[in-house]
Amino acid sequence: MKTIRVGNIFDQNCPARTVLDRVGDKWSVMVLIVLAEQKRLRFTQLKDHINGVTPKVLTQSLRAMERDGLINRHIYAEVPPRVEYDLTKLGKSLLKAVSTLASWSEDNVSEIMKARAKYDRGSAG
Amino acid sequence: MKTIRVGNIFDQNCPARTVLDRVGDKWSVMVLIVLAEQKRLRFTQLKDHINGVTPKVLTQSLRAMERDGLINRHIYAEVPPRVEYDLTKLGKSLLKAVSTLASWSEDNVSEIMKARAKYDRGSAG
DNA sequence: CGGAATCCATTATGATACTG
DNA sequence: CAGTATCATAATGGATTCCG
Repeated sequence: MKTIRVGNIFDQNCPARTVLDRVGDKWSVMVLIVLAEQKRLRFTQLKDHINGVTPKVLTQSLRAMERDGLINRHIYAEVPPRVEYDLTKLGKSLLKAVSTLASWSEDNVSEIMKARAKYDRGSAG
Repeated sequence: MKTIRVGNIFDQNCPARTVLDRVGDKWSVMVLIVLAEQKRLRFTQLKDHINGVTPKVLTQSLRAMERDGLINRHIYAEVPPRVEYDLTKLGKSLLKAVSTLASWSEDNVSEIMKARAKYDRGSAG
């Protein structure tokens, strides 16, 4: 536990795994971003902002994120029903951490692409 | 493009997606960590360090990582054959970025768990 | 030894339709 | 409107076996 602070990722209930899994989920990250930009959205608005997501899958991500305390779900007992989502402090904090990684990506994507081209040249072409 | 630097993650060939997908892969992150600690390992050593991975899946991760320029694959034309892996500069750099996220996880996991307990109490119990 | 090939189980993802 | 239920399919994950 001295070199890098990554710890026991091999353990099933490792903290890092929890987060890495969520970050690896395409839709969750999109929800994070959209909510950061739009502050507060209803289910359908969210769905419209996130191109191509189906209600089922969106619901799954939303539920998981709510469970982890990343977003709030505000229910209004009206008819037709209204439900709004927004980020919690924790959610905003996570987005910041993720955007660090996104920055790394942008800084290094050209090198990655270069490596891929080289690899593919060697294997196939 | 002003608030947070995340960009066009909705685009299929978005840089961030590339990296996020890789980071979301359990085994790749483990390979990153193990190689950071052990510097250079043979295929079987790697497999032994990473508990529970099968050769097929390990090979897949290794190939993908090699293709992205994250690891080097050194082949020795001996018999029995010997192949060794180590991190490239890019791979080390990525691990650093990932460990930032891991730190975030450790800092916030208790809050996440608290949120989960609360959520589960409300839903089921 | 380092994988490639094969096969199977499980899960993830999605389209579609329906309901409180 | 905000989901849930159902069904179909695809993509992984993994066990196992075999080969250069």
